[in-house]
Amino acid sequence: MEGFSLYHGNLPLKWNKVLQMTDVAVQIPETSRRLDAIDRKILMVLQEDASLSVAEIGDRVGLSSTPCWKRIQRLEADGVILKRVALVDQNKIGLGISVFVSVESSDHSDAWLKRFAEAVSAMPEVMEFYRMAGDVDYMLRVVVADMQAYDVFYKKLISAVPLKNVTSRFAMEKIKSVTALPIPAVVAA
Amino acid sequence: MEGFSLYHGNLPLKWNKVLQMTDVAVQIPETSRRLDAIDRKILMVLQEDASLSVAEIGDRVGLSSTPCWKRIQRLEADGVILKRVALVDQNKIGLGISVFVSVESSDHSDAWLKRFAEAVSAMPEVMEFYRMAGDVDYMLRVVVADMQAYDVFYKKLISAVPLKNVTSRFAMEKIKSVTALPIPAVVAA
DNA sequence: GGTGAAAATTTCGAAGG
DNA sequence: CCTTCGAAATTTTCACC
Repeated sequence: MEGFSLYHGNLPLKWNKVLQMTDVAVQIPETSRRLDAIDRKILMVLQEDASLSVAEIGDRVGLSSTPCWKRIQRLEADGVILKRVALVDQNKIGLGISVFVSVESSDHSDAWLKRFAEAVSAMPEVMEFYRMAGDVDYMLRVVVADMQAYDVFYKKLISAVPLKNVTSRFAMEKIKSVTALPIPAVVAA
Repeated sequence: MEGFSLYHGNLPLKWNKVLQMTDVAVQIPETSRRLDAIDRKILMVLQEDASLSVAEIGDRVGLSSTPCWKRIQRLEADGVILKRVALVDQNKIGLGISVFVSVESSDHSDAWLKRFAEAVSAMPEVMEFYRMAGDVDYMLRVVVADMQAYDVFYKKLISAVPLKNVTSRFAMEKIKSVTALPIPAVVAA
């Protein structure tokens, strides 16, 4: 019965291929191969500068263009790379205020959460929105032009669904802000 | 004396040209022209997808390639567009934990702030780091692989400089997370 | 993983409304 | 400031080893 162990617990890296060989007629998402050191390097580079040419990225990670390009394609297909975006200077477009908002809810039902999540997600001022463990139920990072705009946002927030408590903390100075995730340079095998 | 009013209070849009005509031998940074509706559209598009071709962006904002390209060049030169980056899926690279950390400092001197800011900025786990107004002095958003990694970070943090209070709040679910700033579609003249 | 080459884009300059 | 028309340089993309 050892063969069956392939289908339990930790699936082997290429379990999808195994399943495909059985002609199962279900949609099998391509599992992403474990990222090796070069993939991680590519991600580190692209997280800092996505305007580089494939050849330049290849140079930096020690690969020629084609294999580098293929890895990038795979990382995108696997959803490891979500998208490429331009980062804009908040102050240069007049969005001077960042606010961290802590929310405590009065209602913990699924229906309430659904309504709250949809309402808050739809607000463009909300750049991050997490459900939390502990004393605070939700945490938001909000960006607005000025206090008047924040007041508009605040009223929108508290009128969307019933809330027990809302605490707004205003940022005076942005000391660090990055989009690059801390990818460990070396991976223990 | 009306001429002198040009050099006081709200400077006119092209004050740098005015100063240049006086042959002042100082470095005068090119002021960025106020962003018009098309510039804002370009920024909105590029904040969502920086992999589009200039021609495609031009189509979406109602411009042919050349002027669209020139505007993008200018937005980059002016620093409105900071850079282009790839966004990576946090979970796909094993970084499962997001933590919001509130810090109260015991020391409010410049020297302390400098040391603290440098130490925290150097930590790759810290993705955002703000100095706050009010009860909390600093707010951090930290990303780590697991609790053990968070413990390592936490010990690093509290041993870097003396702190009065540190509160860690753990995220259970990321409901929304965007890098696109909320650029108002229409601007009042 | 590498080479090479076709196809597509980028990057500008020029002429004109 | 926009449009269209090039056209060279660069990059992307892919067939093949």
